Order: sequence, then C-alpha cells, then structure tokens
Amino acid sequence: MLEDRRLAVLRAIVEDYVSTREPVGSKAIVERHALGVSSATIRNDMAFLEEEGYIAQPHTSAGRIPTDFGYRAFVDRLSGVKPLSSAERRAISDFLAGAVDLDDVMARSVRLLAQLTRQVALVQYPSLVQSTVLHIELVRLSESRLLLVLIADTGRVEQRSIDLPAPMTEDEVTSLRTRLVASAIGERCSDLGDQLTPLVDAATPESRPAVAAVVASLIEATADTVEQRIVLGGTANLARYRDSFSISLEPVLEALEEQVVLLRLLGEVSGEVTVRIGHENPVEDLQGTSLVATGYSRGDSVVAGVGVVGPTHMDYPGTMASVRAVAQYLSQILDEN
Amino acid sequence: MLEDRRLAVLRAIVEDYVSTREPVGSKAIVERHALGVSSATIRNDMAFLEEEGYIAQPHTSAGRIPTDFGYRAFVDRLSGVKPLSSAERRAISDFLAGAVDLDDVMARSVRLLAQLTRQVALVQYPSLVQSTVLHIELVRLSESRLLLVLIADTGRVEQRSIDLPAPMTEDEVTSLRTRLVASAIGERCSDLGDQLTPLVDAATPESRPAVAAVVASLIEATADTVEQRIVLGGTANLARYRDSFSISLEPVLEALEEQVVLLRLLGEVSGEVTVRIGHENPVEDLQGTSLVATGYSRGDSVVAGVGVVGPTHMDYPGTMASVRAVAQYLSQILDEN
DNA sequence: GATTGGCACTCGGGCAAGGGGAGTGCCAAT
DNA sequence: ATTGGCACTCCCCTTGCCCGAGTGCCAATC
Repeated sequence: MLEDRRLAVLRAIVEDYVSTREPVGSKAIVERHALGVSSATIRNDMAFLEEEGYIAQPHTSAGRIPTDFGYRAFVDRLSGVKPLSSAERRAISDFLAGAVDLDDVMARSVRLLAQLTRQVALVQYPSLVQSTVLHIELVRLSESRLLLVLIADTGRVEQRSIDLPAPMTEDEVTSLRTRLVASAIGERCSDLGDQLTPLVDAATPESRPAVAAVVASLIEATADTVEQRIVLGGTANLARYRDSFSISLEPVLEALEEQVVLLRLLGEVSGEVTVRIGHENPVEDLQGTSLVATGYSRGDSVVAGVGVVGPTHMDYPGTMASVRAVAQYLSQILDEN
Repeated sequence: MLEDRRLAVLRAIVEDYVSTREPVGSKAIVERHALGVSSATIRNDMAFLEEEGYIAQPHTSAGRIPTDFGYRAFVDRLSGVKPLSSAERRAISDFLAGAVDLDDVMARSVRLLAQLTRQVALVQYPSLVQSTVLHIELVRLSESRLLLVLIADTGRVEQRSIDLPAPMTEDEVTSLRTRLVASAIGERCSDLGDQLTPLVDAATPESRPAVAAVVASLIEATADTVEQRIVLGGTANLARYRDSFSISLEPVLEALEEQVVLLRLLGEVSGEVTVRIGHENPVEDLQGTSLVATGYSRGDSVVAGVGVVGPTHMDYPGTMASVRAVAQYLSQILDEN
C-alpha cells in the first residue's frame, strides 16, 4: 500500500516531467494527481525515492526529475504499451501499403516512424543472412567485367561489379549463370559459401579464376559484416530537443551517422520491444539518449530491427506502441510478398 | 585604385569574418591586413561599402559583417578556386577507388565531401534519363508477381515488383524477357516509352494486360519525377553552426530531409561550380544557408549533381575546390566503368 | 581631394546586488 | 503514518552600472 503510493509518486513525476520537461515539485503532484495525501507526505516519499536512486534534484530548491534508474522502473513496472487509436493504425497501414519496392518500404517506414514518435527513427533492411536466394543474375558489362545481382526472398537486391582476372565470353557467362542459379536458388544466403565452393572446384582450370572471383564476390556480398543496411530519418526532431542533451547534439548526430553504431543499437533486437535508457546504452555518445527498438520478421524468424532514438525523457508507452505497430506492419508486408 | 582598396577591405572583412565569426572592426583590418592606410580610412571605406549594401552592422557599436550581396561580390570578383593540396587529391582518389558498387561510390563520396568541407554534403545518383539500358531482368516471384530489375550503364540498378493482372507461366516470362531485352538494351532510359509500346501492341490478346503492366512499371521506374535519388551526409556538421542560423536549425534539417527540396537544389547543375548564397536560394527554409554545387558527368553529358550546404559565412574558395574535385573523381570513376 | 588623428557618442555585454518564489527538510502535533 | 507549519536554500530574473570596442564626424595635413 505504502509501496504502491511511492510508485504512484514516481509515475506522477515521470509523466509530469515528460510532458513539461520541468522538475516536478511535491505541490504540483498533489494538484495534478489525486493521490489523497498532502504535499508533506509526498515530500517524504520523494525523499525515499531519491535515496533509492529513482529520482534526483538538479539543485537544492528545485523539484525532482527521474534518473535513468527511475525511468527503468517506470518502464518495467508502471507502464503498459499505450494502444494506438484505430485512426493511427489505419494511417500506418495506408502509408505502408503504397510502397513499390523494398527501398520504398524502408524509406516510408522510417519516415512514418519519425513522424509518429517525433523522434529519430531507424529501420534496418532485412538481413541477408536470414534470407534465401530467389535469383542470381550475371550481366556482362564488358569483356572482363561482370555485374552480379543477387535477389533475396525478402525483396533485397544486392549488386556487385566484378573485375575478372581474364576475359569471359558471353557463352561462358551464361554457363556460369546457369550453374550458379542451380546451386544457389532456394538456399540460405548464409550457406552460400558451402553451396558454391564445389562450383569452383568443378570448374575447368582455365575458367577457375573467374568462377572463384564471382563466388568470392557473392560470398562477400552476403557476409554479415557488410550486408547490413540501416536507414535513418527524422533527425530534424533532434533539434527540437537541443537542450535535453547534456552538452550539444553534435556527438549524437555524429554517432547516428555511423553505420557501425546503428548496427550495435539494432543488433540484438528480438520479437519483444526493447528499451535502453541513458547509460544502459552501449554507445558512449548516446548515453544521454534512450533507444526503443524491436524486431520485425518474415515467417517465424526475426529478419531485422526497427527503432527510435530520443531523449531519455520520452513518452515511453507511446513510443513503444508506435515502434511495435510499425514492426508488425513491416512483418505483414514482408510475409505478403 | 580607390575601388581596388575598397574591394580589398571587403575581402578582408569576408575572410576575417569567415575565420572568426565575429564582426570585423576597422582596427582589426589594419592590424591583420597590410593595406597601408589608417583605420580612419578603412572606416570611410566601410561606410561606403555599407551604403552599397556589401556589409552590415549588427548594431551601432559593432564591427561589420558581410551581407549576402557582399559574399556574392567576394565569390564573383575576389576569390579564385583554392587549389587542393596533392595530399588531399590523393586522399580523394584513394578513398573513392575502393568502392565496390554504385551505392558504395555514392555513400563514400558523400562522406568524403562532408569530411573535406566539414559541412552537409549532397550527392545525386546518376540520372536514369541520361543513361542507357544495359540489361533488363524479369524474375518470377510467384504465379502472379514479377520482380523487374533494370540495370543502367551508369551502374544504377532499379527494381520494381509487379502484381500481374493474370498468372504467367515461366515460359511466358522468359519470352517476355527476351522481347524486352531485344527492344530495350542500348536505348536511352528516357526513350523506353517509345521503344516498348510496340511490344504491348504486338502481344497476344491474352498476354497483353501482363505485358502492359510490365512496360508500365518500367516506364514508371524511369520517369524523371521518381527516379531521382540523393544521398545526404554530414548533418552533424550543422550542429557546429547552430548559432549561425537565424533561429534554429530545425527547419534546415527538415528541409534537408525532403527529397523534393534536395532535387530543387541540385536540379540545375552544370559543369561549372554554382554558388547560391543565402536568399538566392530557392528554398525558403534554406535562405540562411549557402549552396555550392556542380555536376559530374559520364562521357560528355552531365548525369547528376553533387554539392554542399552550409552557413553563408563559409570558406567559399575551399568549398568550391572540394566540390569540384569530388565531382571530377566521380566523373572519372563513372567513365572507367 | 584623399588621408589622417582626435574626440565624443552609442551600445552591447559582463558583473554585482537584490528580491521573488518555488521547493525543500524538519519538527511537533494529531 | 500523516499532516500543517516554518525556516531555509538556492535559482533566476531584473536592475543598474561600468567598461570597452567601434563608430561617425571634423578639422588638420599632405
């Protein structure tokens, strides 16, 4: 009961601080939330919450603001995922339905998510490792250059141009294409290495270098360090929170331009919505921000992540709802194709 | 002679203001630039320059800062294009040489340009309208869905998935592919409409709807309103100039997220380096910024633009040099392939 | 006639002092 | 355990002030 009220006070502080971005005082809580006790009682509770590390005081005669630990408790124990209005749901589905190809789906999603949450949105392309090969195409650009096109069942299309060690005739290319297609189609991209090495071994001595080059390129394109792509949107929203970030937003913007960083952020998503608050974030420059992320899937396997980066004092329930909804629609679209 | 000195004063003001970002006073000019006259003379010249609109005073007892008009005069009459050091040139060529495909070239270029100029960089994909068709591929995703892949000589690869009005067999797809390839390869993308309509007319009545759908999709993909793509990089650099933009940088960031806006910026590039200063910029939200842009080419025709957006008080000679250099290397890479 | 030194003037920014107010912690009473 | 009261702290806004940078103008000079 007593514990209950203290949590209610924490919730009140988080909610008020998120909406006003000003330290919350005991009096304000009594006024805005009907807790049925006086401000003095709230003060006692606040002293307790501060001792336990949930909230902090910017300076002596100010109200309290939640700490990262306080937000964590709020997310874990106090907030559900706010359901979206049906109008919002329809907006999402309408918006995503008009996409013409995978690039378009990604671009629209990131835009949509940025708009819904008014924060920076991240959307990862479906991982090739989790995809199977739908088609492989070899195009002869010139005597000794090929263009390799790999099409995955998730809709991803990867291309590489290859400098051949020796010229190939059109017939040789056609023959190689046929063999590649025969061994690769329907296979997992991650298995391509195993599937294709026999082709190199089986090649005639003269053609072997060329085949090896093509196979190497194919394997390189599906290597999981290279193949990840993440699109970013809504960076303008960062500017609105300028003063929320300890020093400046330059390091934040910089971090968000690094693919490596983004991959670390979205690297460990699962089907559940994950929240990383402030210092919980593995990336140093983003420890003033929070991440709300989840995975989307094709069939049963999670193929990539989607998420949002924003100030720690964000509307967690609302953001989690938006992220989850977009992920659901993405899964749906992927399954339809 | 007198005119010469006044221009020298303008140059001094621009240079000093760009490097210090503080209003420049008459005394500072005498100290930092050996003009051989006293500060009183400079003051007279400054009064003149102000009257003519080249410079302005933020408030009564402050130094002068250049107006957009002043920068314009500086760019047109006072500055050459600063040559790059050979180390810089080599860095550029090394950096771009490692690219594996067109996407990679674009990504590297934008990163490089942002780094060189410490500003926001824009790089446009080679326009399809200016390209010829290298290959067309049709992949049968399911009974009534096709994936269309268009490969242009500039290295661009476009994909569309197509919902067929009626199922097609594998043989029908193969036959259509052959016909498409025969009519389209080597043609200008912009001519595809004319080249392919005969195919629709020649199709059997049963297959006509499907053929029409494919051709329509192909034409849609090469329509010049859709096909343009621009990548953006270095937005973090904007944050460094936070205070340089009249109010905030939010509208600037927002504008830069709009493809339409970017297209307007890079739309009219030519082989020359173009500079748009402040209010000369057609996009309202960017009238506090300057644009330095140019085109790069394949063969003799300009295929797309590259440029930089930054504060009006930028280092124009240096920026122009970097933009031009990157464009040159892009042209070179495109010609090699 | 251009250039110069001198001088009064303006104005922004930095600094200190002061008051208002929000919010706290503690304590005694219930 | 809760509450009202009260003294206290500290931020922040406002005010007033001074200083210095920079100007414009003018009379003197070359």
